[in-house]
Amino acid sequence: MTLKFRDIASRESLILGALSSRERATLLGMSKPCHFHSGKVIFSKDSPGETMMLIETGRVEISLTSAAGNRSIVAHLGPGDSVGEMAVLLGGDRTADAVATNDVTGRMLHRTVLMSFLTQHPRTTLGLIADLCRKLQSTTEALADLSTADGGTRLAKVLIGLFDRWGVEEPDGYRLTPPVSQSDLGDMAGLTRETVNRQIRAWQTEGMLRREGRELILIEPDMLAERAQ
Amino acid sequence: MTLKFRDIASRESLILGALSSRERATLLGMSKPCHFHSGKVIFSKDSPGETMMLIETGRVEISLTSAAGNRSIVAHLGPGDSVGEMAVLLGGDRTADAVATNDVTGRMLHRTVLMSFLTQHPRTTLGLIADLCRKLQSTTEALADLSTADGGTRLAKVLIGLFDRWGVEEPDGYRLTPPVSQSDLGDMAGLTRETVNRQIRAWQTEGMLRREGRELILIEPDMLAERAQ
DNA sequence: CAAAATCTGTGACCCAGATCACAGTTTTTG
DNA sequence: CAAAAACTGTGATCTGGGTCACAGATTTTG
Repeated sequence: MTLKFRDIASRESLILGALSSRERATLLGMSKPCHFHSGKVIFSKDSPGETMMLIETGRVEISLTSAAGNRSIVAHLGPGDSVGEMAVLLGGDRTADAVATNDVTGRMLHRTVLMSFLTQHPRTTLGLIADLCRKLQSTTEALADLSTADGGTRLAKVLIGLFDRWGVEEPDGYRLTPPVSQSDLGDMAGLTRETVNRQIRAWQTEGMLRREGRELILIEPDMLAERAQ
Repeated sequence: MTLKFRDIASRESLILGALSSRERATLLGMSKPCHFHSGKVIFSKDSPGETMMLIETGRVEISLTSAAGNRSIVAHLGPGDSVGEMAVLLGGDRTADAVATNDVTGRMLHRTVLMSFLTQHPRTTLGLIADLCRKLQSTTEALADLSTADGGTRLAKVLIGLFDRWGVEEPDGYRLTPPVSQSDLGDMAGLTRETVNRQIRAWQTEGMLRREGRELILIEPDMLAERAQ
């Protein structure tokens, strides 16, 4: 959590970041509790969406699947992040698929509630706009990068994001838990499972990271940051 | 302009799209005229930015250059589009480079003016948020695509965007004018100039498009849309 | 209007990473 | 707890597109 590349990775939560803790409490008071079992689809792309969720526990995977059936994982969200705010802010359909990879609990917020809250808090709204801009910029930069960077670099960037968000400090490094499968890593970095496998074992023999069962332990964060440029 | 893939391509202008014509007039009244000669740098990344420009005539190229010196063209903006709104909305530095590829005239708007306008028009602000979300979504989708789609598909998408925005209807097709060099096309699609060249001539012999000097004339829009999936 | 700069055209070669094809391991589940 | 399902490991091959290296064509500019 206190990984030094905190500043490199971009924040995922748009809504909550712009709120003061008082405002947050107000909003939460207008929400309803909800939960999803592991593996459940929270919503799928193009379905109508009137609500967003604030995650309290668990993990949610956001993904897009191309017409050709190629899946791409856009984000792994967790406690403190919000899911589905896009469709709510847009007033349209869901723009991606969301699946609970763990058991998830959170608070559900209805579109009308959020929108009236925003119209009453112009200052907060400007903060939200700034967050959206930041996110848009980092995505645009990623897009520019992606065409340039090679696979290893892309995978390194993905790992930085994951460790930054999910890494648990331990005596000998940072543990990524629960584990992320190599094919999921591939879907995040735009690589095949096989390539991910080879790259990770290469890094393992270089001593950058270690594995315990399916979990990765990052031993040399600096080396990883270096590898991502 | 009335190309059928209008709906595929995403709009570039964030600010103006959300305004009613009355509001637009109000904002324009608070702006100052400005102009840039062809080739002039309008602003460059990481410089402080307090103003944005509404383009009236001419063309502005927005680009990012990676540390490795790899340029990527993010957008070609023209009349009706706005330049530099990101830094203004963020209250921070410029997030990309902007260069006038033609002589450009427009109206300059100061940060303070825009911000106070927005706080006074919450409804418009929500529209702006929706626009930002749409843009964010299309960028995210492009990012997901990039790893999947092959070069030809990516170039096809770039061409769709260009013809949609700049194509001029003619008896035998749509003309892209002024011309865009093959290396620029490469910088937009994440390909080398050579690959762009080969792909374009392949399409030419297929009869999808034709060239006159450096200008492209799109003969079969459907074929191009098809090629982009 | 000639020289310089910037584009386009094309072949030869190379390589990162995809695909394919199995084998072994770990986890899930009935 | 055994069978099924889901991961990981690894070699053999294939290939899209990058890199290099020129040659010719157009545009710009002094």
